[in-house]
Amino acid sequence: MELRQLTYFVAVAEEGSFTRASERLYIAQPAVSRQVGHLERELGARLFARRPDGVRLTRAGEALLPRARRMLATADGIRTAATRILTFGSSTKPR
Amino acid sequence: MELRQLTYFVAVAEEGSFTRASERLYIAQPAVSRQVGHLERELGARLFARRPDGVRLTRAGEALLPRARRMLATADGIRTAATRILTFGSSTKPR
DNA sequence: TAAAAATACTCCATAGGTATTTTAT
DNA sequence: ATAAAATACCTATGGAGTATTTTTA
Repeated sequence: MELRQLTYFVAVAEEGSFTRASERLYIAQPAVSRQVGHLERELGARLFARRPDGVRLTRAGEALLPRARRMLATADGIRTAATRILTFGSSTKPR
Repeated sequence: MELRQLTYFVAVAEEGSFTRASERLYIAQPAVSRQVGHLERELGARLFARRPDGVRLTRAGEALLPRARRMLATADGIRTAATRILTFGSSTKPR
């Protein structure tokens, strides 16, 4: 499982479409298909039901969505915290 | 930021040593150094103070540690949830 | 100066792009 | 039939290993 895959998964869930998600992410559609496919393979569950005009979440996908959002939010929190510590003048800096 | 980097970071923090963390992770020491270095670069903060006999967390590192653990725990929760849904007989399966 | 971390270099795995085929209604 | 997703193929980015150098108290 990788943050990249969760990012793509959430985008597809929100757009209801691999193609529209790929446009929003500024990457090609097959890359989105592959990463979501890898995630489905790893979790052992299909996350989307493919339809001729887009996709819909499966039960497993519905279960994943809030957790994926929480992880991405925590990642953002980490970035914010790092910035805040620097802003307030920690003496530890990268080279 | 990647889950791999957070995994390595937590291992180094817990071992107090890149070398011991690399042994626990079953990967080479330079790989751990590089990934933690990439994370430090991305966050813009040094996470460890390097010493002749190992490392110690910086303030930024101390701030990151619980958040990193939370993210890794959420990742585990996702895997568990996926398994549970399958176990209870969802009809959506990967091909 | 001695143990530990960082760097140099190489190889390989895999992410992404383009072109095309397959799928589902 | 048709729009969307999946697959095939190629290229390139970057992750890991080994050997070596650099760092820090």
